[in-house]
Amino acid sequence: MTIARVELDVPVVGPFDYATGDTDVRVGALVAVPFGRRRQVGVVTALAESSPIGNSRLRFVERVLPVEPLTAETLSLAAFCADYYRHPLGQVLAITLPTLLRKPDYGKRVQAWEYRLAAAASDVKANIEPRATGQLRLLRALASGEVLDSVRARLIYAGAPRLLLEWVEKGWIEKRAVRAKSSLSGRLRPVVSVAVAPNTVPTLTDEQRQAVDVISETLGQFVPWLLHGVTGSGKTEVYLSLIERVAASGKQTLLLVPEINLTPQLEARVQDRFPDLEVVSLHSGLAERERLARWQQARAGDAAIVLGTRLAVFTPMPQLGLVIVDEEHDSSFKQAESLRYHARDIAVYVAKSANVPVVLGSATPSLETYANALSGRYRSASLTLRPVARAPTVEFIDVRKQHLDHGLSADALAAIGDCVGRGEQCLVYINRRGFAPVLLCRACGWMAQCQRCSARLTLHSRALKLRCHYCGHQELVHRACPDCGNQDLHGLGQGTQRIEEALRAQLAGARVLRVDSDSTRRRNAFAEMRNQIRSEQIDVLVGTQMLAKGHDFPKLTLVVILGADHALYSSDYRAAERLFQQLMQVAGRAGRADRPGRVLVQTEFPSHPVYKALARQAFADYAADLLAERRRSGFPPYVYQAVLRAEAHREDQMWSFLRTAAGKALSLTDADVTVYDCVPAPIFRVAGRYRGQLLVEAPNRVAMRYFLARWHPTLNTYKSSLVRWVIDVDPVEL
DNA sequence: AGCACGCCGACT
DNA sequence: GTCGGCGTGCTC
Repeated sequence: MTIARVELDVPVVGPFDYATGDTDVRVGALVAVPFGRRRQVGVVTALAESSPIGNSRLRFVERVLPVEPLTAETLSLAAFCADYYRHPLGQVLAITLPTLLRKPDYGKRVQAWEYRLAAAASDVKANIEPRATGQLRLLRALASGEVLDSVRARLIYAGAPRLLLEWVEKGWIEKRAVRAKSSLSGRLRPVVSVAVAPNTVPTLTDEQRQAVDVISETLGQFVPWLLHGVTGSGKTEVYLSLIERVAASGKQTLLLVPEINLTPQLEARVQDRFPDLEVVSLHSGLAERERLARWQQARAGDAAIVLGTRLAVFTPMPQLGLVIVDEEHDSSFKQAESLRYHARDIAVYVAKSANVPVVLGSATPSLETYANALSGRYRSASLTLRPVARAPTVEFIDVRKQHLDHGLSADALAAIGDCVGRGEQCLVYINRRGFAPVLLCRACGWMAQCQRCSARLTLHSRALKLRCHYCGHQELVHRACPDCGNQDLHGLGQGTQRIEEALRAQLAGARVLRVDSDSTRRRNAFAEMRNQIRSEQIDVLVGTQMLAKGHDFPKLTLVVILGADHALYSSDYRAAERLFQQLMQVAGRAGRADRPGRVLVQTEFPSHPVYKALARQAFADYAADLLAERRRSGFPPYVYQAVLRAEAHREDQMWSFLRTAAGKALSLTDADVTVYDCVPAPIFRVAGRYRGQLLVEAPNRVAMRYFLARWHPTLNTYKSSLVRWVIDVDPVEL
């Protein structure tokens, strides 16, 4: 008898064995199987003749899903991720697959029904609660003579499926079977089009041409490239030219971008440049049907270009010819939960497996990538010239010597005023942390604190609420201090809203726009704001992170940076690196057109190395300094790290778990790793749980994998549901 | 992860 | 006397 070994989406280590019966099961096939009292889709990873469980105890594969089996390449990529990131293989596969393919009934034909009114509308209406507006809406549609299918009915009223059955029973409406259709039919919505410049092929600069040429020479073999190009130097043009060459030979390109609002623009630009090529864009806004269709295009080899955020790195591409990771330093390539993969690292792995080049592009490469380029493990190509703008001048405002009004110095305000006066645009960039306003008692020093987290509550003065950024808890602003009864409570610190208001007050007539996660929550809000800015309906932009990346606003000549110092207080050794990258990105927003840009940084430490380097726009020097420092103190990229993170309602249980784990790690004596002390997490308590972590380091990836492969299973044996824990390999934040 | 089983507290 | 809390254990 043939047995299928199946990986399922469960947090326990598989595989699970099933009898195949009369189903035609192959390795890589997606199968629907009974599991406990549920049904699940699993992936067949092997076939066998007998099971360790005993063949007679096996349940049967219910059906094979009507899709091509996954290829050996796809399976081995998943297996690598499962092993490297210590995540159950079945769950890795589940994350990798479009969700429609995880439904056991995928592709089954479903019976469709039509509904029409059978009684007098007035009789029905008499029996409906006047307040049930959804039901009335549905009735009105039917009364107008419309014949409703279930999809349409549900659009009119969400409760329609249940209600229609009820009405059929009461004889108010009749239902008629219509031709069965596949559960996956339905048209794809057309891709939203974004206006772009007319279809022109710009001529490359010498530098760009050179980069394209050297990288092209390596097509057909695995070569990792760092494309180091300053902001505005036209990396995208290099990508496009490379894609063109790859496509000309009938191969596919995988283009990964960070999680930003820019994806649609880039997609439009790519599609516009290659109107005849199939460009597949995979991003979070995609409906599941579309995602599946795009995925199938990619794995059929029909899509010439697959463009997407980190998840797209798992798209099967049989004709892969090139992998590009844009803004490779961006931390959104690292997934922060479940499978904690780093899409840039996976991209390198994918390129290696497919034996094709991978291009890592950035103005401020990660130190990992930069070190590889310096050591010669990666080759590098540079773009040093800005075709459209000069590098901005960077100046510092020493806030130790100036009075701040709502967080703004007089110098900054004056510069903003001048800029607006000249009819140019200005960006006030705020490092959100450090600008979160808190509620303070002037009498005793009490500050509003979250009851369940070791964090202060953030004051949202408009809503008169206090909110915890870690657990989401909300409460009304206190009338009086709970400690001393004083009624004189004050908001301390400047929120983005306060800055926005202060600017409005100080700059009469200036049109101020705040762009942050609050103001862009609405769908399309971001695109609308972008248009407003580009059409010069805005003078001053106040914004956070969101505005730092990749937007091209030609009229923007001044960037004012507030609260940058906050990163320097962090205990994470990577904070300075991130700050530098962020500042370089924001600074790159200034003066892209014919006008020179100016950057003003408000700081207490104008002579800090990070600011000195920023002023000289000297990435290479600063990176070299940081790398030397990392090497001296034994930090990545000179060592490889993994963190065991644990949390529990009871502090002692959390510590005892971590200590036992540390003991186990130390007892694996032949392992080439350093085990550090168990320490509290930076935010010690979140949502009532105490959190701690344990860092381990190994000299290289191989040693780390070997160690984790032996350590991880020993942790599984402490079956304590009271402690939640997870291993984070190559953590980006400690 | 789900989901059931099981063993102790506050309610009709 | 039950409803229901979530600790424990299992899923081929």
